[in-house]
Amino acid sequence: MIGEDCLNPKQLEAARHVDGPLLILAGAGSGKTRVLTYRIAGLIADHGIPPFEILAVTFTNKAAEEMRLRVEDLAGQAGRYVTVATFHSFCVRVLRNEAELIGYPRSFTIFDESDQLAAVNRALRELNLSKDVYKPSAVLNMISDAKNELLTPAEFAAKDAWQKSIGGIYAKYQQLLTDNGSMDFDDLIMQTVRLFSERPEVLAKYQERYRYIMVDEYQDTNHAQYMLVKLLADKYRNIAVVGDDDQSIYTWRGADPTNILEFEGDYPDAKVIKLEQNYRSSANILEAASGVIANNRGRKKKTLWTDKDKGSKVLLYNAESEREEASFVVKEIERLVVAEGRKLSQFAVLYRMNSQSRSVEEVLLKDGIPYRVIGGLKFYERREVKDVLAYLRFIVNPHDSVALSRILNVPKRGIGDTTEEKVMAISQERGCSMWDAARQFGSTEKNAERSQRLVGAFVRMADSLISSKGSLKLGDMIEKILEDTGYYKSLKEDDSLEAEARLDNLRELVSVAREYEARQNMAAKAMDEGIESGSVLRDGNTRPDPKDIDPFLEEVALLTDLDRTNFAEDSVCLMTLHSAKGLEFPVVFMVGMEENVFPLSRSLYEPKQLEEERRLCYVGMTRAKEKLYLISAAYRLLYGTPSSNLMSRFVNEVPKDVLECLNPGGAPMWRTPGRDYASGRWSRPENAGQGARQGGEGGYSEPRRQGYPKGAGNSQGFAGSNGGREGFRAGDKVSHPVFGTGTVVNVAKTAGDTVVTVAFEGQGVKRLALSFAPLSRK
DNA sequence: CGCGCCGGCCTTTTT
DNA sequence: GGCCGGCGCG
Ligand SMILES: Nc1ncnc2c1ncn2[C@@H]1O[C@H](COP(=O)(O)OP(=O)(O)OP(=O)(O)O)[C@@H](O)[C@H]1O
Repeated sequence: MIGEDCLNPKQLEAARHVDGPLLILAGAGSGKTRVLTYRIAGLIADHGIPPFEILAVTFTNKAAEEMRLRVEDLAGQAGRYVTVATFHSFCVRVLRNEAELIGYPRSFTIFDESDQLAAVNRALRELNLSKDVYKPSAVLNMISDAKNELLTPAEFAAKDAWQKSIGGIYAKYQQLLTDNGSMDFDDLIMQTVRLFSERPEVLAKYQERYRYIMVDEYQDTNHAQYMLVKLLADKYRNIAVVGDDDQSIYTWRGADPTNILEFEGDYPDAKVIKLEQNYRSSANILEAASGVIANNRGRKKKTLWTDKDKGSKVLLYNAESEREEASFVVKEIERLVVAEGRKLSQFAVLYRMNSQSRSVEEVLLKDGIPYRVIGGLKFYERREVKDVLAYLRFIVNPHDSVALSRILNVPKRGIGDTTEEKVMAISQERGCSMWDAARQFGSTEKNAERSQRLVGAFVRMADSLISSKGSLKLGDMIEKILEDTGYYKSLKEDDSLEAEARLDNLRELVSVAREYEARQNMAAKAMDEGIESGSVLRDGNTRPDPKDIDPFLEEVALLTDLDRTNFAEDSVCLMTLHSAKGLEFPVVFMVGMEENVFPLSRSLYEPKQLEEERRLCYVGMTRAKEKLYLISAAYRLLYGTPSSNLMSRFVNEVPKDVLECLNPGGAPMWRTPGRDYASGRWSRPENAGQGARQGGEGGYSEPRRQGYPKGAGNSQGFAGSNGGREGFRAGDKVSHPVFGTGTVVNVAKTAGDTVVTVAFEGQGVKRLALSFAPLSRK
């Protein structure tokens, strides 16, 4: 039997469960994903279930790929025929076959965030609404929330007055998308649910096809995804979900952990299995993480134990600045490589925000250590790359008006806003696409001669691009675009450093296209030999061709940085805590362990959000197998302004006996005695005593570095507390004649002043300019 | 009518 | 540190 020697009795019990609903609710590192993998293999090898009847949904494409490979290892070739996908890639697969039934072309395009923003902006313009009142990104979030809740514009508008106006934008936005033959990310799920709800015969087909359904990371599913699973599993009820409510870190995008908590309510006959042994982390790390998460209220308490050694304690380092924080991390990596013979791929640096990668990157670069940054400004989001992708999309579907309006004047060809507006007006008047409107532009009177000429030239150029579709391999097509549109020329004429970087990126894009051609060729060959391609995204119906453009665009839309990362490469990994979910590393550095950074300032006063931050901390800590470092900086640039913050409350929640401070008294914040967080208590008696050294400027163990602001000693609040108006620091109790008493949460120096952020009791958080505000220390 | 420059504004996490 | 809007010039 599969798994007998590799699973503990509980895990085995779960893996051997065949028919009926199954819930595995268990803590980090307890082998949930492993059980799912073994279960799939067992269903195939031990129970003779046809692999193509199995659907496994994972959180990332990378996880899907890994799971499929593991299943192949365990169950052999048959493993290839299991469908392992993310919700999004699974839905794309379904919709590529069925979209026409719900009024979309099967070749619908997938909007990314910038396309979405463009569409919202256009909707606002057409409705004559102001961007200042309706902030496009906020509107987009609300539309996304609505879609995750499966609410149509009409349903959404039915709520209240404010929603009514947003509902109008949502309706317009949706109209633009459908007219364009496009879906956004949320549509992929919502439209699939709609398809299954409106077309019972289609649903039945997929229910028959996928009789065994498994969902990993179920705590982070949203309502739409929940409904999708519910519909698919409704007939055979062979639904297995695994997850951990303590690792729910995506509620901000609609994920709802009650999906997992109420699974037993949905399926009263569900078999429920709890896994309690952690196989990943050393005992000290596990105890530290458990100590932190224990501070959340209303969670399902879980036991988690390990038979591993205690290992090293969780190591805390208090840097003075962001720069020193980065130097410490890199020095420590270098030290461990030598002292313990570790490889670079064993290290991960985790942070709350993508912007935090910069400082670490700079030092890694300086020391010549190979590294990879996952996430952040992605290659495919760079302007020049997006421009080329828009050309490709336009070539695939000239009636994609969002793509057209992006490329109409790129590179600059004298077709400005006014002319674009005119083209758009024609398309609205005649109810045609912008491409049709552009073609007719010449025959429309009243247009200036100049713009007629320019639009005419564009149309001819675009026509020639379209006509070479199908005869050029993707890489050649991109080269042609860059030549014919004058994109290359315009960049080569500009000899700035930036243009040089753009050219590099475009060359990179061409080589990515060449790799794609090679993959298409291989997949075609495999298909001829009757072998499933094994790719997460392929539908297995059409013969892949290096000249195809759509599959490339789909890859770009659905694959994230993480999915493209080759973890076998020997380099240090830098990523956000969110991206690290589900991964594991022997050595983990968590940087930016400060209030206002982690937990992030905007979640400090919102208990729900604060708990999500804490779960994120739990996720981060439990990624570490052997060594975990928590690092903070007493001073850093935050959103461009210098700030000094208190030590993260999460550090103080780590049980003291498993925490070791590497530089006791190393940075001022550590020695802040008796200060409390807005919500309450913290005191570290063993450190309070060191406060004695804090008053004097000379107390620093190291001389100030360049990155340090002049005069920081006073204005930043590092100097002694003499009760004066200068030197407020985070944590200070202050009073204000109007707002009453409060606690300083942040001190930031701006151009000519110091801005103090204070949480006033019962008054909320205020930002005050120190030079004006009559603040006094309490 | 188009384009480039400057100054002010906001700044989370991602399939 | 990046994006958008306003303004002035060609
Ligand atoms: N029975 C076992 N014997 C040996 N190793 C195991 C066993 N079960 C799990 N592991 C190992 O423990 C680690 C964590 O497993 P897995 O990723 O499946 O846990 P998880 O519960 O999905 O974790 P998380 O929720 O934190 O992402 C993996 O390295 C896995 O190989």
